[in-house]
Parts: sequence; C-alpha cells; structure tokens
Amino acid sequence: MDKGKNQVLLGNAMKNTAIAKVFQDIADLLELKGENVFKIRAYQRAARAIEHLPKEMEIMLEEGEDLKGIPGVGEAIAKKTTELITTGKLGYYENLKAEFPEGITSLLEIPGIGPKTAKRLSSELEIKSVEELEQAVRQGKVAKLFRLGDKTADNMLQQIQAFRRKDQRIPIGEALPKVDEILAALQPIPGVRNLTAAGSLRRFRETLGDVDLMGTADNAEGVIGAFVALPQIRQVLVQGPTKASVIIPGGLQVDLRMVEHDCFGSLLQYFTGSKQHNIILRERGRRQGLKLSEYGITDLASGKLEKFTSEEEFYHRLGLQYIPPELREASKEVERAESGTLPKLVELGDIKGDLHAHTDWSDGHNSIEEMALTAKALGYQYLAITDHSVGRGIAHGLNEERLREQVAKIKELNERLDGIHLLSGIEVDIRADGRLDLPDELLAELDIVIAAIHSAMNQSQEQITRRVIRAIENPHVDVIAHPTCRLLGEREPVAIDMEAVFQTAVKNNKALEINAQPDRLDLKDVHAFRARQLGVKLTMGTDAHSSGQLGLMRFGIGVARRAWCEAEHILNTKPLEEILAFLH
DNA sequence: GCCGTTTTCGGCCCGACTGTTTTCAGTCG
Repeated sequence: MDKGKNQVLLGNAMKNTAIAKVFQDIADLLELKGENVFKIRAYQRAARAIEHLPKEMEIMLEEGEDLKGIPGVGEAIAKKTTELITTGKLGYYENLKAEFPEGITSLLEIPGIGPKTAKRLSSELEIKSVEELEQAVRQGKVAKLFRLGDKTADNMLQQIQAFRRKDQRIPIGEALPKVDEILAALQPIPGVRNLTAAGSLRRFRETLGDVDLMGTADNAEGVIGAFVALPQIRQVLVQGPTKASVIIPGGLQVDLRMVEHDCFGSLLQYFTGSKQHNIILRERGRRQGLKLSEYGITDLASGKLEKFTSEEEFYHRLGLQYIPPELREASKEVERAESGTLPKLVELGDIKGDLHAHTDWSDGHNSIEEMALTAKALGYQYLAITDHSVGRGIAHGLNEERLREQVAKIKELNERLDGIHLLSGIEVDIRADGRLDLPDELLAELDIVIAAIHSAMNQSQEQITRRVIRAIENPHVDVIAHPTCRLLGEREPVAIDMEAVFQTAVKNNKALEINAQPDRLDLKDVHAFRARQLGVKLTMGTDAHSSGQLGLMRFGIGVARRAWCEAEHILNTKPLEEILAFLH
C-alpha cells in the first residue's frame, strides 16, 4: 500500500459528508442570526457541492489540489475546510454555535418552521426541542404569539406528528416498480399525453423523499380522478382539479400534476431539478438577459414569454446540449453542455451480458439453464455463472469438488445451448485475513473470478482495506463485487478506503463492480464517478438470485449514468471475445 | 460568501401557497 502520509490524515478522518454537515449547520445558524441571505446561500451551495464530490477533500488537500476549483467554494470556505480537516475543528463554527441555545436548529427540521419562527419560539417561549414545541402548542402558547394563530399552531402539531412517523427516504428499488404500475394504469386513459416521473426519481437518485409525476391530458380532472381511485392508493392527502397527493403502501407520497401542454418542456425541466441545477441555469440565463421559469423563457428586454413543449428545445434555446436528468446535479454539467462535450451516457441496450448471477447450485432459485435462457431472452450474448464459494455455508457455497462439477455442467450446456454463452465463474469469499476461499489452481481454471466480502464487516479501515487490496492483487481475481457491502437503509458500508482500492485496481488492471441489486447499488454513484475518473475498469452485474432478477440491470445503468459513464467504461458492453480477452 | 464572454464590485432564481393581515411576511420546492 503506497499511501504514505495519506494514512496520517485518514486517522482523524473528516469525510466530505461530515464537512458538508458543518457548512449546512453554519447556514442554519446564520439564518437564525438573520445574516445576509446570499451569504447563507453560499454556505448551503458549498455544502451541497461538497456532499456530492466524487473525491474526498482530505485527499485533495493532501495532494495539493486547490479546493477553490470546487464550484461554490471560494477563499473563505476553502480556508475553513482546511482548518476542519487539519485540526478536526472549526473555530468559526464553534463560536457561532455558542451564540444560540442548543437544540434550536432541530426546530428547523419541522416543515413550515423557518428561521424566523424558530428564533421567536426560542426567544419568546424558550423552546429548545421538538418535544417542547409540541407541549407548547398543546398548551395553546404558540397560537397566542403575534402573527401566529390557531391554524398555524394546528399545522405545527400535524407536521410534528408527520415528522415523527415519517419513514426514512425510500430506496429507488422499492419505489420504481410501484411508480411503473401507477403510470401503466394511467397511460391507457384516452387523451393522456406525456405522462412521466419527474424529480429525484427521474434523476435516478438512490433514495427518494417523495415521487413527482406529471403529464398533460385533454381531460386533466378525469386523470386525477382515476389516479386517486387506483386500488394501490392508501390515502388521499390532497385532491384538486389538476393536482393530487396520495400515499401508497410503504408510506411513499406520490404527487400527480397535470399541466398545460404548451409549457410541458419547461415544467418537466423545472420539476425534474435538481434545485441547484435549476439555479445555475437561471443565473446563466440572467447573464444572457433571459428569465427562466417553469412557464418558459422570458426575454427581459422585450418581456416576451417563449414556451416549450419539450425539454430538448428548452435547453437548446439556452445554447446548451440536452442534459440527461441523471447529470442534473450541479456538477459542471452546464459548462460541459455549453461546450458541447457532455458524455454519451451508457444505456441498457449497450449491455451485452450479465457478469454476476447465482443459480440453485448455491443460494439462487433457478437452474443454470433457466438463467441462461432468460439471459438469452434479454438479448444478451453471455452470462457469467458466479455462485458462492464454500465459506458461505449458509448459501450452500460450492467447494472444490462441486465447483469442478459445475464447470463440467456449464461446458456441456455451452455445447447444447444456442445464442448464449455461459462463463464459468465464482463469487469467491474474501476471508477475514484477505485470503480467498478456494485454491489458486482451481480459480485459474475459471473464466471469471469475482471476489467479495461477506463476513467480518466491522474490521477497521486499515484491516478491511488491506484485505480487499490483497484480493485485488491475487492474479486470478478479475472483479471485486459490491466493494463497500452496504445495504441501503439496513447496513452501513464497511470502513474501507475507496481511494486506495481504486488505485490498486488501476495498477493491477482489475475491475470493480457496479452491483445492480437495488438495495446495494455498490459501487454507488460518487464512487463509480471517481473510479471512472481514475481509469478503473467497471463491470455491471445484477447479482441475480433468480431469473427474474436478471432484469434488475436498469438500476446499475442508473448508477453508471449518474457517474457519467459511457458504454466504453463498462466492460460488459463489450462483445464476448473482448470480455474473454480482458479476463485472461 | 461567491463570482465574472456586460462586472474584481455589485449583483446574487423564480413562483406559489398559507395564514395573517388589509398589503405582506414567511416558507417551500
């Protein structure tokens, strides 16, 4: 591991998420303080930018990279970041916190309560927590405050209750199939046009707060009526002539908005976001003498409003390439669209085979042949059979003898099956000490060796990083599967140093997997982005445990697109011969 | 506090809703 002084810094690790949190906190505190709103926005913007950064700032600092290159980070925030990373603390932040009663920022988490209200609740009623707020509302104290009334107090109570029972953000894998069902049910209604998801679902974020659907129709009210009458709707929150909000099973809120056809392009663009992306577009528009809104583009000189039925026209009017939704995260996509250098993002149709699948030889549900036939039906040229190794006793992992049997079986199937080629593989366990679960001479006989961690996940960063690096350095290993082992909403990622993993992978010409299981999505978007930047080869695998799960590839594609990947960055967009050449 | 194909100073996205007012402040997306 040639990381040198890097490790010293990593000791008191101050990750981007933590740094972003500090700046968001500062923004909240400055709001309470009544500071200049643009200063507040500057901190918020910096926090968002840092949060979505593909590279850890501590590494940028260590490599002497200029933090001011990050959009939204200037002199002052760069200096504060440096202080945070090198000392683990920030004097400015500590002083700011000391000015306010502890807990006051927690009030800002309740929708409807902004800085002004929070400050008054704190100063006039000495409320310091959501619990105290609830009590004060029930005692009628809040409704008595100037400019607050019964209705406001009532709303607070409801929002507090909603806040408490609110599930966390919902994984996209859970939401997308349900949304597809809703769209499929509404699509056949006569006169319906342009029905689509917008918002973070359309941008393919891995978790969603709520779902925004929108469309146009001759009979908008009829579509809204059909929407709220769908059998899967659990509760109707709001219903009007053009908009309705409902709750579906799983607690997910779904909004449907029917809009004017002639503004559909700008409306879809607006509701797709991200918010920061839209702000950047609008600021840019201003400099061109244009005012952008969801209704179109107004020429400030003439006051004339131009409308757009499609997003493509909207972007083109601004002198930009069309920006795919997955890129609209305020990470230089607007500049690239301006210079006409956006990537041509990978698509599902580019995928020529699945490189990670299980069968009933280990913990899968279908036979090798059934999996092969499904892969063929999906239009694939090849499918890698990668069952678990013996260490995964619970998954009926294969020992040497059964693996040899499977290799023979696959050979036989390849002779018999037409139009699909099976690769003999294994998802071999990386043991706690970094050794693999099967002997090298057996791994050498396989077409593909995927190595993965399934145990001892609480090891220290140093241990687990060294463990994976050792696996990458094994000459027979081709791919590391789900490198961080996270399960969305269930299990935190392991404490692995991804930068070191990326560098080792490049050096050894090994691939890392984008695991398409929707509860994994591992590599996740920012990791895949960074890996691609560094030239790490990427594979995509569904990790299917049944033939139906081979269809999960779309989730991996979503991650890859958010990582700005083109087809050439993903190995299994290549034809069989090229794949075999890489593997051997 | 950030930033520049009008600017190193003087701007900084835009519209809608709600509840409290009697013309608007606060909040949200």
